[in-house]
Amino acid sequence: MAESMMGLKRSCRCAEVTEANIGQELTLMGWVQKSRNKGGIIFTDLRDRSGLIQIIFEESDCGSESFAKAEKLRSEFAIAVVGVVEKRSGAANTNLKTGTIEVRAKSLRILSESEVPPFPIEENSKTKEELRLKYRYLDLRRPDLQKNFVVRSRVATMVRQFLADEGFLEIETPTLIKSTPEGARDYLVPSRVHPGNFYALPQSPQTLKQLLMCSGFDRYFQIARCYRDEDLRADRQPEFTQIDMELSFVDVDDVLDVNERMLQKIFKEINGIDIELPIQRMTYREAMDRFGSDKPDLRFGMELKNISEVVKDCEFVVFKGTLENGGSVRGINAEGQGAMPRKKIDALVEYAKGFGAKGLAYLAIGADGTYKCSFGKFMKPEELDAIVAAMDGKPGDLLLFAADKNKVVFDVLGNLRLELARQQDLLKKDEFKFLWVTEFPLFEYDEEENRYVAVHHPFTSPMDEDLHLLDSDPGAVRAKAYDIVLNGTEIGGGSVRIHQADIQAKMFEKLGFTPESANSQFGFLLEAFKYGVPPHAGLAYGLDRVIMLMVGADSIRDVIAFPKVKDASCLMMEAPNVVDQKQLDELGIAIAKNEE
RNA sequence: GGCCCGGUGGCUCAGCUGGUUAGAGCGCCGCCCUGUCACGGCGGAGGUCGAGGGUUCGAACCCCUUCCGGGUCGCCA
Repeated sequence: MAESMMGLKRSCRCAEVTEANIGQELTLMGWVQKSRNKGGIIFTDLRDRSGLIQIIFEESDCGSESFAKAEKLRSEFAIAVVGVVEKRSGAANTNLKTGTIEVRAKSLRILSESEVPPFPIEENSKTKEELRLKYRYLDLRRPDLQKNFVVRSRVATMVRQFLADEGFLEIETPTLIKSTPEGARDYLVPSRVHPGNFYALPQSPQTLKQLLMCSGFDRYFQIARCYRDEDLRADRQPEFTQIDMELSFVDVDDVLDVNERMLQKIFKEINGIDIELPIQRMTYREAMDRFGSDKPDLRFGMELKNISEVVKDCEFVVFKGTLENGGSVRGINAEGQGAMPRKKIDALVEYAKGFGAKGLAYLAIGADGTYKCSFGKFMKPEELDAIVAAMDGKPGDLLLFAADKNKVVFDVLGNLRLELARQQDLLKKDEFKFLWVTEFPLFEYDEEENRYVAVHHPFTSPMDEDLHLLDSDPGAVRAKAYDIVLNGTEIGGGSVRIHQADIQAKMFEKLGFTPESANSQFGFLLEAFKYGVPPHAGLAYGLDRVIMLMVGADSIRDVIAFPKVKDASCLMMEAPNVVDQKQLDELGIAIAKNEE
């Protein structure tokens, strides 16, 4: 039976009560975490988002009616208690913020009873995520998840304040926009008024914020929801949130400067860490060469070494053949792993094959300096010594080598490096290593489509130094694009945009657009560019990922209130679902029958 | 779409080489208990072993199909 809260007003949250309140009569409301009935005395832990406080019921204080109700309290009942704060006469509970005090109840109202919850509402839940997501509103009662959303809210507030102080305007852009088939798949929304026509939900407000620059707002930001109809991952949801910004009359350094100051402020406030400015910068080329990744994790070393020169004259066909075909031979030194059992090394080889390696060569240096080597019989002893020297190998080290096209070698060793770090527990969640990666390639060649595609997007400006290569060697052109990387995760990225019509036209041409197709997709932008475009640049963060790293979560699901599961459905509301035939008819949509 | 891991009372798990009555802890229900806070004591209920099919004298266990969840590769301008 649910009682009214008429006449009651909550004084404060549970864990906001302190010893300063001793002697005061307070009204508290919240959920029963746990009730311990000792017979003539009942202890109830009352919970809200601030924490817990112990309520004590004795019939002599609260009367027989309230005491009878207190005897019936069960977990997750929503209740209201009027009582007096007092110092505990029993032992204090050092695990609680309110552990030295308690509230002696004068009256109790059961505002709402609760069925036994399907899983315990407690910190560090061991319950399957599947079940927690079905009852997400209960899962969200758990303190560890609530903490994440407190952080998320604080960050959003700080971002708004910081950017406002820096002269940015917060401007909203539409979420029913035009579909552009480049890049990720769009979520489509049918138009009732225009049967057969569709809006798309934005993958990002990219073109719109560029138009805002054309309008003269000069510094814009938005905490924007974005949508991509692609497969999910631990750090990818179909809808996610960007901190999106764009600035006019700026170049690369201006964007990086304001952003690293923002990061410094936020991480100081939330995590108490001091980011030293400027944040380290590394070109894409260097990142690939040293770490085999465009988002290197700098919390540990184990850098890649190119030994192509060292092995170029050897007789080992795998190395030799690779070099003759224009590939490279590179390795990493897993220091101190020389005694790794064969089985574990084999597992690493399998892991490497998952990234396209045909195999993985290794050389283990025993404690006594002897070699155990998968390709030893193809090499002269002095050649092995030269390899070990090039890798800085010491007794007890394990050297791992990949020989292939550069793309594969980087992919394999970059991932192997991370896998080894995980195995050796080198990735500390409370260590934060930031890095700007700059000078990304402008294009990459898409083998399937047989054409160049934009690495970032078609509005990214080439570097001035490389403009002359646009025709002769598009693959070598570097872009004024930059990513901000934290602990091996890309948390944001952006670029200086093209503001010159002729370069934009050239860009579309290189991407295989005809003037007509460019016009039909981006005509509104190209048209705008006829009327005085300011040079502009911007950046967008994946807010979910930033928060995930800040709070040490393993998935962005832990920082999104109602996330979706792997097949993009919502287990709680059971979306997506079948809709009425009437709705389909209004939209002029027929569902194709699935064969078989 | 590929590969890997998982699904057993409400929750978390165990269950051997297939063997007859599927267990444990927590939770839940009832009774008792005036200083508990991982409360305690006594008693009790609760299972289509994700689903379907097959092999077998016999299946939680083996095989096939399928559903659900997670990880990852592809994909994610």
